[in-house]
Amino acid sequence: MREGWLLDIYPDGNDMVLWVTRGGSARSFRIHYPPYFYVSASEGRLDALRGGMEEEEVSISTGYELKRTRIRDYERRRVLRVEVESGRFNYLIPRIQSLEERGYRFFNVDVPRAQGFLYERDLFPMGRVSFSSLGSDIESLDDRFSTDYVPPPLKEVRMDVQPKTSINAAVESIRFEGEEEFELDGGNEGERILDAVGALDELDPDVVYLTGRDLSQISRRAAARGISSELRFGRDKTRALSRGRGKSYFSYGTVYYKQPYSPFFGRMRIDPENSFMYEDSGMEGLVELARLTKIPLQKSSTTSPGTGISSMQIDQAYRDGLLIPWRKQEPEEFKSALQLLECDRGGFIFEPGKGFYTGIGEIDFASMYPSIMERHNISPETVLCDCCDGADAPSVPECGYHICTRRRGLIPKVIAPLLERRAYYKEQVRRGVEGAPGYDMRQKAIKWLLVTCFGYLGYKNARFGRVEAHEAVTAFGRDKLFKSARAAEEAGYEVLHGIVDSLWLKRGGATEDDYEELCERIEGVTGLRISLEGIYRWIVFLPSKMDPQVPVLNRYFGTFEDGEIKARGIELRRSDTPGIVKRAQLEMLNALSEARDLEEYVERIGRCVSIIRRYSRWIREGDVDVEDLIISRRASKAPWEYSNLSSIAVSSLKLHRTGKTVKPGQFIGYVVTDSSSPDPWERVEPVEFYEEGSRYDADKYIDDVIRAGATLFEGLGYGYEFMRSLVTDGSRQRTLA
DNA sequence: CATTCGCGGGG
DNA sequence: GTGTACGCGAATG
Repeated sequence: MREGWLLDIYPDGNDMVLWVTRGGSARSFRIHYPPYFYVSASEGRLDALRGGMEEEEVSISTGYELKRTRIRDYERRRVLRVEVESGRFNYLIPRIQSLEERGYRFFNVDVPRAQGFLYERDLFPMGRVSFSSLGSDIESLDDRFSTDYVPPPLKEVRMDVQPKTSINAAVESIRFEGEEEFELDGGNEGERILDAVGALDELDPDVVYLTGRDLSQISRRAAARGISSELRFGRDKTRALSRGRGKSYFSYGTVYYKQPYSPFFGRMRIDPENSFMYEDSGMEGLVELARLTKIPLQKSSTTSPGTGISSMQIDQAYRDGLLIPWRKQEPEEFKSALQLLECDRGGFIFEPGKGFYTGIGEIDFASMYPSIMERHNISPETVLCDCCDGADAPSVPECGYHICTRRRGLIPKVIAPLLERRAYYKEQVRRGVEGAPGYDMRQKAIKWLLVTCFGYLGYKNARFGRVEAHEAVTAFGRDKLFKSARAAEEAGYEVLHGIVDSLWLKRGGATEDDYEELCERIEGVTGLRISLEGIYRWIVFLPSKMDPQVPVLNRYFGTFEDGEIKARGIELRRSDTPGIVKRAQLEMLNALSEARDLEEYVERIGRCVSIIRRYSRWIREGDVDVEDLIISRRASKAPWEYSNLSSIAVSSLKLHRTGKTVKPGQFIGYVVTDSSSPDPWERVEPVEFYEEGSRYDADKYIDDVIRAGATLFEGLGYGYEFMRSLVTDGSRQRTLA
């Protein structure tokens, strides 16, 4: 075997271990690649450092290279590359950190080693490679930016552990599903676990689907049986399962929980329930992501898209001979994307009055912010560059910053192929071309890379962030939205509202063709792609609490001409709304979708009342699935840190009491058992303990359904109380019952 | 009533 | 990459 797909790569001592698969059969080889970093300092001090390192034998080798050390500086300078014995790397970190105070600057210290290897060797995970029999030279047979690549034929297996009562419960059976299905339930617990290791060896899959929860259970039980070191689920028999703890971290005002990363060395373990990318865009999306970002698939399946775009930027820096500073140099004020979004709200004012409209068209810019960065060459080093003169370089609207005309920025270099690629995939899907289902998953994966790249420009600790670049993007955005609105008005449209990358317009009798024509005009004016999202039969913008006369943009719903429903911010979009409530609200929206005007809309309140009554009956009579009653929320604190005995606090405390650890950021599902009980402990039950057929608070769920119905008539003079009175109207209810 | 808590949004 | 939007609705005490 001399060819295959690069499946997995990880450091081991001073080597990198590479696994190449042909689908169910893989082989590995090692390439010498010790950890290294770069140092810059004045000439004399660099020589002194080199001498010192060699004398103390902390380095394997040192050598001078010419590299760029600052993104805004294009001159290559002499820097020292230091290769270190892997065992001494961690010991060295605090020592070199102290040297920073004495004028030394360190680079590429915290670049993940596997990725660094791939950047340098021009290889990428999931790419086709050839190698010599000894494995000493490996070569890419693939183009990272090709769109018609052959994805690796991966052999897959699903593993499932029973029982799931507790993460500490003894493993009674492990089920395998792949080419064949079988269950390991004989022998004692330790034997069952070791049989699972043996079964993987025999099946030899490339991909193992196994949830983090099940893996933790196996890991804990193996520890209890003293066989942790025998948990070698990977192809690499020298590496046992690592036992990490999950981590909670804070981001954008929310606590997130990150599962411990426990890779299967030489295979890929995918957690189908805790991989955002897998859930959103499947294995096709993950393969696309790993190829583009160079983060080994197993790892990128657990990380955020932001890590992916960051990796692509570092890869570009390697290409440009630019070193990666250890820590970001210039800390600056951080403004979140959403904060800016808030500022933009003042851009256009809604006409006051009722929130019900008919004949409204919505047009949206495609990937607006990334397109602006690409088109206007916005990057940390191009905005207010040192090489161009402010007078003749193009300038940013409002703030007047000039942008470099001599050099293409690092960020646009990364974004351009992504935009082009996504547009190509979307076009293929639209035309129904063969391979299109996979193309749709691929374009979705790219979408997330594009969405995050703007946020990173304004994030003060991002490696390639700069607040002025961030400002430039939003300034261009406002300018383009404003110009679009003007173009729309010139074409006879009334601009109802505009926000960031969307405009809601009205012109009596305007057809799809009219809107397409307008979009073309706007593309001409702004240079960006814009398209018709759809023409609404009707749309309702819910009133703001601050000023009930003014509708708000983050809570609205409506029906397009083709009957498709679009809703934002209402119950059915919330992840903590129980399924039964979501279904009822969606059914009501469908009933309303046929309405042609306000009168017809209001008339249909009767149908909504019937729907609510039907759901009430189901709920009251116990004709519902437990699944549909579960409320799922993210715990922001440890169980004992809550100040109120709220539903989430009680649920996490109940779990905690029985030894199920609940980390901040983890999702907790619970059923409301008796919301009005004076004893908070009686009010809710976590799903883990909730038994089929036990009681739930029917009144509470019915109330939620009524509320969800009332939302659809909010601002039209019918509130919750009114809806409730219609539903509970005695005589009619008796007729129904 | 004040306070606490979790969610949204990009396709 | 540990970044602490901000407005809202619902629940607690």
